[in-house]
Order: sequence, then structure tokens, then C-alpha cells
Amino acid sequence: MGKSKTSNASARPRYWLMKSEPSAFSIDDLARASKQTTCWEGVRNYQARNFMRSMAVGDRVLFYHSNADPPAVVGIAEVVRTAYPDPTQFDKADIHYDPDSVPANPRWDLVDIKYIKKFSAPLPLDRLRGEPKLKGMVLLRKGSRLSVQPVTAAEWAHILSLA
DNA sequence: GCCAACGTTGGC
DNA sequence: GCCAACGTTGGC
Repeated sequence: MGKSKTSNASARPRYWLMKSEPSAFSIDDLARASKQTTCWEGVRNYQARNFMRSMAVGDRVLFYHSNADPPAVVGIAEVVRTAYPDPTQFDKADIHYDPDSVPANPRWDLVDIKYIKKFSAPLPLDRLRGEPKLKGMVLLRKGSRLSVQPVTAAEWAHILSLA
């Protein structure tokens, strides 16, 4: 490490939001998991995959419950292992099996995340929409379906202040 | 359950 | 390279 290029390093996002349907895997499941850690398998979207590839250990993650009542940010996790191949892409019995992905050049990656905390109360999507400071959030964009998305430092700070 | 928005696939 | 068809996401 020299003393150059700190500006590039600081431009990399350090905050993220990841969606999960609580009926499949909730923040309570994460809190109960072995080592309170899980591998975030099953992402099959290139943009979401690329965001995971750019994550670093220690990055912070908003845990979001989609297809929930109400949909809400429910807590925080952190990245504990950087991207590596998602084993489910090679598992014929798995719902996320991808016959076009070859082990020599895996198409899909995942990261490991660890539970940090559950908010005392969920922050529903409606509530976030009412916050002028969050107007630019990827989550709030019309038609936004991205399951892994960057969060700015300002958005992160504001959401924590609401929680 | 409905359906709008989005991403991917494949014919041409 | 265009675009229609299809499958999926996810709020409502």
C-alpha cells in the first residue's frame, strides 16, 4: 500500500441494502443462524451480482423484508466474507440451479453476511417514502426490483436516525 | 390474486 | 440490433 489513490477507494460504496422475503429467510432466521451468519445464495441478476462482487469485509447492510406486511427495513448486518461462487448454481436439485454456468467460470457469486442488530421497530416502506432526505434511494425508485443495492452514507445515517 | 415494471431470451 | 414474448419481482 502506497500513499496514492485514496480518492478511488473512498468512492466505493460501503453501505448496502439486501432484500429477503421473510417467509423464505427473515432477520430472525439470520439472528438464529449458526455464527449468526449466512451465505446470500440465489441471486440471479447481473447487477445485483456485480454489487456483491464490489463488497468488502466490514461493509454494512440494511436488511429488508420484501413481500412482507408491511415491507420494511428491519435491521442491520455486515459483510464478513467477500464474493465467491454460489454453490447452488451447480446443484441440479436446487431451485437456483443454472445449467449454463460452468465451474471453470462460475456465473453467480454470493457473499456472507452476519447479523448485527434488529431494529426495535421495523421501518416500513411507507415511512421511508415520507422522508425527503431519502428521495433518491434506489429502493424507492418506481419499479425498482434490485435485490442488492447501494445505499449512500447520508441515506444510511438518516435511516439509522429513524430506527 | 392482480398487475406494472423489469430482465432475459430468441427469432428475424 | 430490434423487439415481442415470456418469466419474475414485489407492492398493493
